[in-house]
Amino acid sequence: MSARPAVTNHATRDRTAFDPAPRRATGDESDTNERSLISAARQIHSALLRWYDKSRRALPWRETSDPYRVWLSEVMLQQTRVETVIDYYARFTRTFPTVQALAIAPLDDVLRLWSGLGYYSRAKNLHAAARAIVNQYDGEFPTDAAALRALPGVGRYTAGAIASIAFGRRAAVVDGNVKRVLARLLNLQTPIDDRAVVEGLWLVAEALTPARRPGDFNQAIMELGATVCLPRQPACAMCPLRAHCAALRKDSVASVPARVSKRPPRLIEAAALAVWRDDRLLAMPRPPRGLLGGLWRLPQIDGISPGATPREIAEAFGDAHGLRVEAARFVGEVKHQFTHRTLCLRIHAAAAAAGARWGGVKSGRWVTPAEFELLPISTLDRRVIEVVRAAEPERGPRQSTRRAGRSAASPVLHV
DNA sequence: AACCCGGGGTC
DNA sequence: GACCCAGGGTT
Repeated sequence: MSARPAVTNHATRDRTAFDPAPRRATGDESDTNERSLISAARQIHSALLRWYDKSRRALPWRETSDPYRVWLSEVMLQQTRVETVIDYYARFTRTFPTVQALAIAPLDDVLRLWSGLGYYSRAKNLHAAARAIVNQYDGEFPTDAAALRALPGVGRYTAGAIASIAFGRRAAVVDGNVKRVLARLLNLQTPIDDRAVVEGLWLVAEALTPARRPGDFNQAIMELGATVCLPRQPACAMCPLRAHCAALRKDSVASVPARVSKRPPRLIEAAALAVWRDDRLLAMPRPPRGLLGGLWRLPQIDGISPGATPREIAEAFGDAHGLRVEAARFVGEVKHQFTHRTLCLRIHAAAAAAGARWGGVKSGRWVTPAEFELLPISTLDRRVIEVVRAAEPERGPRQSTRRAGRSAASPVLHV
């Protein structure tokens, strides 16, 4: 990646003075390919935009240039597929039609609506950014990428996306789609997760981004990656850029971009206890940071061996939370696959001991299973609650509340 | 620079 | 089961 972008902008200006020409990352062939690609920028623009105008999917956030909605969609789309986002986007825009509405909402309402979407720090950052926009910017989004970048949860990609799509600024985006498309256009042999390579791709993307219709161009190249230049079995015959693709020319599309080997996920074994008090369960908040930070769950028994007996579980719970319970029994096991963790959770149930003092459990709440599912919880805990309910159907009316937490009409909790 | 952070569609 | 998705934050 030693070729200079044909067009400089603020982000790349003066880079020459500091850049030791890191050609090691790509090698001579990609270097040549990069120069020819950038020199073909105008043809690429017209071919790609013509294709996009004809072939683009009708997505809800494409019906507006409201920066609030562009921002909301971009945050939801971080590491998340379009099909998954559509329903969440609809619920959010209905519940919070403006950045002001989002800013005045309690964080728990935002997390509840986010439940199941994953990467919950996105929801917390979204909420914090909404408040910053209302308080510091008088409710008006900043229009340049640098100011947008300063908002929590807005990185280099999202800042470029909002600036170009909502405000027509000439700013580049590099996401997973763009990486793959550019890697193939350049016939890049190096893994695209290499830091130096990613930086080089940003420079290429910035060089390619047109001053005219930058937002459409950015969406077009991402759309191409999502619908044509697929990770496996790309539809090269239909590709509007096939004349510019070095990987296609060299018949190496299948092996580009290069795969990066990943470590296997670590195994976590844990035990949880469903504590019943009449028809209510004890719900506890997770620690604010870390995995599923701040979301609710059953009380967990830390530091206990996976094979612990129900009796040991009950004793350990009493020690940890200062609340005595009657004999516990094993009710089921839930395995949950995170991206980088495999959780095996053994679930037990017990009744709170008669006459036990409740005050020891300070942060907990007593909620019915149905109310539990309306708290901000993860997909994992939705499954856990299902297991607990199935084990004790006599504890209350059996009703399907499987997706209740996602409902915009969720009643307010009083617990 | 390495690591952490969810969930789900797709093959 | 592996892959990977309109990435960002922390250390």
